Amino acid sequence: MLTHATATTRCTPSAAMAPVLCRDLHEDTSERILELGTPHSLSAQEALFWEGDDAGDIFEVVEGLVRLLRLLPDGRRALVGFLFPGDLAGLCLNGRHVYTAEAVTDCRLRRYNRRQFQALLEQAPDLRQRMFALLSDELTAAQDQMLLLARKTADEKVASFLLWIARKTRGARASAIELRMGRADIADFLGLTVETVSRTISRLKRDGLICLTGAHEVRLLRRDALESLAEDGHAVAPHPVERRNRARWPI
Amino acid sequence: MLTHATATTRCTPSAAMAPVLCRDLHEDTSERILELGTPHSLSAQEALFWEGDDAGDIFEVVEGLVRLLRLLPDGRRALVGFLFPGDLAGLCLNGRHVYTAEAVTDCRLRRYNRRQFQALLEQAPDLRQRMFALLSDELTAAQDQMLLLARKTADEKVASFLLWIARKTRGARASAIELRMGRADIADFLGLTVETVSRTISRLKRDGLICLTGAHEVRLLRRDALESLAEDGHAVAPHPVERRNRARWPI
DNA sequence: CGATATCTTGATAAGCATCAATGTGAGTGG
DNA sequence: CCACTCACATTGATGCTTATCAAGATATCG
Repeated sequence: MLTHATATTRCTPSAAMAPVLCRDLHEDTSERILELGTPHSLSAQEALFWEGDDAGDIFEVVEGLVRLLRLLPDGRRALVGFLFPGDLAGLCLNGRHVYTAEAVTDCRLRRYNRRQFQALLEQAPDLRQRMFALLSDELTAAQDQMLLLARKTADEKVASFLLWIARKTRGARASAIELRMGRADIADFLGLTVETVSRTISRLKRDGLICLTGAHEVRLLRRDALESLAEDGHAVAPHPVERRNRARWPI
Repeated sequence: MLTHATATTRCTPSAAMAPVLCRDLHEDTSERILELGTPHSLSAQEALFWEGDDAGDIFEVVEGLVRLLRLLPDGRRALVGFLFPGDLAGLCLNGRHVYTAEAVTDCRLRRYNRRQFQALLEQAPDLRQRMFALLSDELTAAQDQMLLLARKTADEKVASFLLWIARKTRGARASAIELRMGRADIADFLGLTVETVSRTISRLKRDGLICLTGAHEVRLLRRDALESLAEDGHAVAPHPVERRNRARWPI
């Protein structure tokens, strides 16, 4: 992944250790990013920042897993995202963090000063494009999640989640995944309760779609069945024809 | 940050007729946006583009209401957003539209050529900042919606929706709103069925929180009660203290 | 003013939440 | 090294919220 070395890639040899953020950027841009970033670490369950805080620095996850969450006043919780290595936290531009970021596992991060980062953004068109693309991808992911939360059943939610984790952490074709988050995080991410997540996983196991080796290691035995449950068109062909038919006014 | 009408605002008097997109931008930037845009109109229920289409032009809603929706293969539908005047559609940067855009009512739009728009984006730092802020706001809205879909009850969803519409279309303190979309759109936006939306509105009416003058005109009689139902902290004080207490590891 | 879509209301059922125990694994200290 | 403990995961029994199916009321448009 880190090593899609194409002709256009101009990272230095030492870039193997560089933040993923630099990947495929011009050499001078990535050098300046390197200068800007400082290491930061976070132990499991620790918070990086809280919803409502003044937006401070920007963080890149280097290793570990971070959860982004929002709360209702009475304590109900929703995870609005997970950050894997290479993802950024704290990009908000309106002055205040809109979600809380907490470490799920012990994490290594890189910290960037917001002002410096934004200055660099003004000067580096390639970084700018990268950031636009990143925000755009996040928005797409958010919409996927809205569709899931609004319209999928518990089975479909869990199947989608397992496939999503596989895609994010291993390749698209991986069949063994590690769930670094607990059932409560999965539940709050999918809009379910812990019990329903557990029951659903058990059912998928009973039906032979997956098997568990420990509560946090899942083997995807029947991808086809999981994908037809998830049925969000991510793994399947990108819905081709009969598009004109989808118009709503019925005739 | 960039939206407070300060001394730096340099819109021409004629800017009153200019697309909202130009608001508060430098004179030359807004002039160039004006040159770029061409009028476009759409009648109710017509589609602007479909999910999966190659991304073509970018549209700004001038008047009317547009819905953004995603579908599951079996036809289940989720609205991932509404576009009000001033909002943009089709900003995706990955080459393909990720949602379908349809006119709810008759609409007037402005159409921008994507290539030209992106070129202008490279040249106009103020427009660039505006676009970053816009994407950032959309992401925040998406997260609000995820919290709503994942964790709110039907009552809370509908109350949140009514207040949101009031905020978007009138001022924050307005007490009469017009619902230009049908119950089906509201249902698909809130992850409910038409029947549940209807019943919930009826209940709010019976309880004296709102009253209806026609199915599409709502009067908010008891904002306080609606807000405490919605309880997302949008209308209330921006959750101040006791933030350190929200840390999870229980000691 | 009639035809048709949309909205409302009612009866019933399903899916998921809730409450309550039991099982399991990781970390701790004897 | 093993028992102990605590958090976490699983399973079970039950009930509530919301979906579904089915009429009926109202609005909208030609």
